[in-house]
Amino acid sequence: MDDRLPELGDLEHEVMQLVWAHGPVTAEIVRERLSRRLKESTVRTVLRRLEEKGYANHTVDGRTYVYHAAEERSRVAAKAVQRIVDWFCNGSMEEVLVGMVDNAMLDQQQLRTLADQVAKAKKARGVKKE
Amino acid sequence: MDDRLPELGDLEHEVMQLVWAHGPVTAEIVRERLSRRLKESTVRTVLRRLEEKGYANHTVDGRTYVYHAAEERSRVAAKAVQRIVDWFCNGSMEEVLVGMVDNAMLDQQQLRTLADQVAKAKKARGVKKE
DNA sequence: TTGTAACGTTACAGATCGTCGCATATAGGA
DNA sequence: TCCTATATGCGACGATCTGTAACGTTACAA
Repeated sequence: MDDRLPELGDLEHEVMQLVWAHGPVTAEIVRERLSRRLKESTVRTVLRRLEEKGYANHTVDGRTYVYHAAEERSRVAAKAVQRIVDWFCNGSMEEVLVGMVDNAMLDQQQLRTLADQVAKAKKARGVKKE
Repeated sequence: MDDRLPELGDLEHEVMQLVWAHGPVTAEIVRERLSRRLKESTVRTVLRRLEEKGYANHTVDGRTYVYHAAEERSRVAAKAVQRIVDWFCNGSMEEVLVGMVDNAMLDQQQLRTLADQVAKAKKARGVKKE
């Protein structure tokens, strides 16, 4: 449960975004969509490292590797945030949120709206265990 | 305004926590409080790098350097979170928050409580510009 | 001027990351 | 069956970042 994912470099991040954006992808697809033009071996190396780090999985189709995101983007983001919160504020989400409001990144109104949206999203997805 | 602070290593992080915890500090103070026993030159190097990265400042008292945090901890945490949000979710805080609820890191009830606390904190600090 | 405290500089090894070249395996066609 | 094109993995190299520290430098009191 303490699934701490390693950090990503810039290129790794860009590739991961592509994996999340366009469903399962092959190294070739990624290569085409990449902002920079890189050699295929480079792309494959990145994809492999991404898999080693736990961000992606791959299945085999014929002799082609198809990469899938191991976890949803929002989930990964959430974990990253959790890490920040633990590191800087001993796990106090309050302190961070207050800091964000203080820093004008978020206002109290938005927070309330978020609470509502979350509630709605939760209900829409169907209540589960708890 | 686009004040992106570089990431911190484990030791740098620990030192920074000390700077935040105990007001302005000298290299010697930091050295004493550190979990590991390190040489002074090590501590000074870390402090200097922390300053280069923009996390700390120093003033001179006699020939002693006194280090101060350049920004509040909650503010730095907030920026780190902002960075995560931009990187993974194109700036959509909603998506992240939803992810956190989904990941059981936060529940809807807490979100509401937070909104209240934030409101209270804001008021307590005295309303400012806006 | 000399000992000493407080600093900065330089260094070095280990881990990451971006980038590839190259050896290897294998599906089909000649 | 053997050869070629294609898709993979492996190993590497240079640049950067970190942790850790030995040393050289400077200012000041005795």
